[in-house]
Amino acid sequence: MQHNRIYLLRLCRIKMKRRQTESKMGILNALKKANSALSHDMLETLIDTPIDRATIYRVLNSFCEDGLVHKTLGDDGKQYFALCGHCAENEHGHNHTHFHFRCLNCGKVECLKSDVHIPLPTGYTFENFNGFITGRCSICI
Amino acid sequence: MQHNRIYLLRLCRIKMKRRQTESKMGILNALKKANSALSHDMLETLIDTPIDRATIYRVLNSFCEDGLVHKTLGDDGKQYFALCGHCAENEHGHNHTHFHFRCLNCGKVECLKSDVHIPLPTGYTFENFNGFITGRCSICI
DNA sequence: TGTATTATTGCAACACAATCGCATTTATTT
DNA sequence: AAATAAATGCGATTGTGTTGCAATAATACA
Repeated sequence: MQHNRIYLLRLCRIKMKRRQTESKMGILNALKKANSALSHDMLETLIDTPIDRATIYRVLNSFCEDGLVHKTLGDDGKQYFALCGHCAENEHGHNHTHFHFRCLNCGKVECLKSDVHIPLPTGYTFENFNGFITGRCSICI
Repeated sequence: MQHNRIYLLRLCRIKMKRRQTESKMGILNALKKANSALSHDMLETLIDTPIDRATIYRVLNSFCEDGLVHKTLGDDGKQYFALCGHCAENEHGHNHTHFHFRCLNCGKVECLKSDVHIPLPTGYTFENFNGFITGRCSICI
């Protein structure tokens, strides 16, 4: 809680343009508690005080811009957002070249640890990666 | 052309439920000519005789069911469909565990050849794979 | 070849995720 | 306490894909 507050404040200071609001705290909190990637509607149900859909997306996208969160598009057509753990600071920069796994039973979406190397044909340049796998997690087998 | 006709006819026979229509021939033809994955709107512009959006999707999905085509979700939120070359008959069955690459300049979406193996955490089961990369192709550098 | 069957099609309506414009609110600065 | 501008809520909008239904047309069969 307090940890988040400080963290967010730090980020706000750095950017000098973000303000600390309840919405941001709530979303950040929910993401941290969940310890997994969340969609907009998941967040809506997880957060007590109702936040408008547009606001949730705006906050999440601003988090993405600030490198606090990364986004992945699920094969269900939904965007999922997850806190950047080590991934933002590692040698790969801000390229999140890891897969995301969605359990078809419980719906949880988690970052798979193993970083993927993508073999592009010669002369091709890399811009973005989106890796998504569905199945069943160990709990829902 | 004639090749497609025979191929499609064979498939119709096998399934005993599909009929050969102009829409199907047109879509199949476009996919073959393009030699890449196409979205619904790409197909609409590529095919001379106008076909309804719903029909295109229905045809494409029926092709998927029959194993003639596979589908991938792009990070632009669009579904792309590509003819199954060898992938349908190889040892991996109908799991298309290869990446798709979309050029941000020309828009072409192609299947990358290398098959990917993703190590899931223990106890996890696999159901579906979607790997999507964007960048620039060798022509558009 | 003509007729019956039913897959296929086109149209319109719908469902859904996500975004945008704009007036209002509110966190921050001074 | 007042001024500034970021953030919010609301409603409308975009875009992709699906569905229901009546009309059409490909196939099977007499």
